[in-house]
Amino acid sequence: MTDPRSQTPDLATLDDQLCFAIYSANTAINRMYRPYLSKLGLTYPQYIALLALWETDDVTVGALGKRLYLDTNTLTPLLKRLEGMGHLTRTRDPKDERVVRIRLTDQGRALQARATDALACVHAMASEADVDLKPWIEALNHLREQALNKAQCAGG
Amino acid sequence: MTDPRSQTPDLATLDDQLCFAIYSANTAINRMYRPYLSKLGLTYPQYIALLALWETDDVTVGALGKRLYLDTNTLTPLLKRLEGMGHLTRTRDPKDERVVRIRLTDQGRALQARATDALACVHAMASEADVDLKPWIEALNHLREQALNKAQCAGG
DNA sequence: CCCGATATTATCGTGCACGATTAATCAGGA
DNA sequence: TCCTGATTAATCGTGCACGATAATATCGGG
Repeated sequence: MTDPRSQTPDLATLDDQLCFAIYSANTAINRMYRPYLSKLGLTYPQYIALLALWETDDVTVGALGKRLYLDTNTLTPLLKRLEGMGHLTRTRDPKDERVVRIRLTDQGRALQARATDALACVHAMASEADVDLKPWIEALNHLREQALNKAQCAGG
Repeated sequence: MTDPRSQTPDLATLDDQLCFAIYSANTAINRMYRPYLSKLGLTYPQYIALLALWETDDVTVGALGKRLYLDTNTLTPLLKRLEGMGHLTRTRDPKDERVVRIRLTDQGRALQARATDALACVHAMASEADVDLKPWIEALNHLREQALNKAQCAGG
């Protein structure tokens, strides 16, 4: 900070910014998925929540939130909507009435097979661009951990 | 599609998904910026809009939307809030009354100097992880274009 | 058993993202 | 002039993200 030459550039353009690159890539991916998901009556976050549930069923709201990096103020209404569509059930655990367990219904499990179009689209995009997605995904997951770490340091 | 062995894997875990990697990395970056931006009274999308305006001032709502990949239904209320804070002005173009021109105020321009903390945090994260951000950003920008292209094909 | 501390989920208000619609203006031709 | 179509921005409703708060349940110490 004392050496002016070590400062970040004053004229950082939008395209040089990591934040905008990720922000706009995320909304673009969202838009790519949208037409496929709307056929299933799902939103993008609902689909992502279902991805987690297809992988591990019968979890608490808190555990699902840890998996998705979301708090209950976001998850509870989302899960209520999925419950309203009949894709899952929300039941208090009789052993500990504080806890709500999320369980997929048969209908919710069956959705996984109907969501292959969306997956195929991503893979088509990757193959068109001749890109191997795996290292990207690993790198992004690593970036997420770095950012969450920084977020905890700075903000609490 | 006719060859079952070429199908996408049935058991795609959350961590293998590009969509979740980008989605969660984006929210993590958002959370990393949040404490710095809240000191300036800004939200993350407001900051990104200002990044564009610091780069190119005196633009129409439509042009700004193209730059940020956002429509007026998102931008108009956001810009009204920035106007309410005194960071910019929204005035109808007398030559063409359909157009609204966005111009930074001196106060809005001065914000750029106060936002260096946020920039420094990103650079600190990158250097801690010993990562050169530039190729990442270029790759993400390329991915965005690919996804937007796919989105246009599929959804209209 | 009671009480305070902790844990878990739910609720509320604000702002963003977006599909759909509306309103106002402009341009060009009959 | 008037009419039609195109352009630009604004408005409305739904759902997500999140800070702050509340409500309920559990646990442990006296």
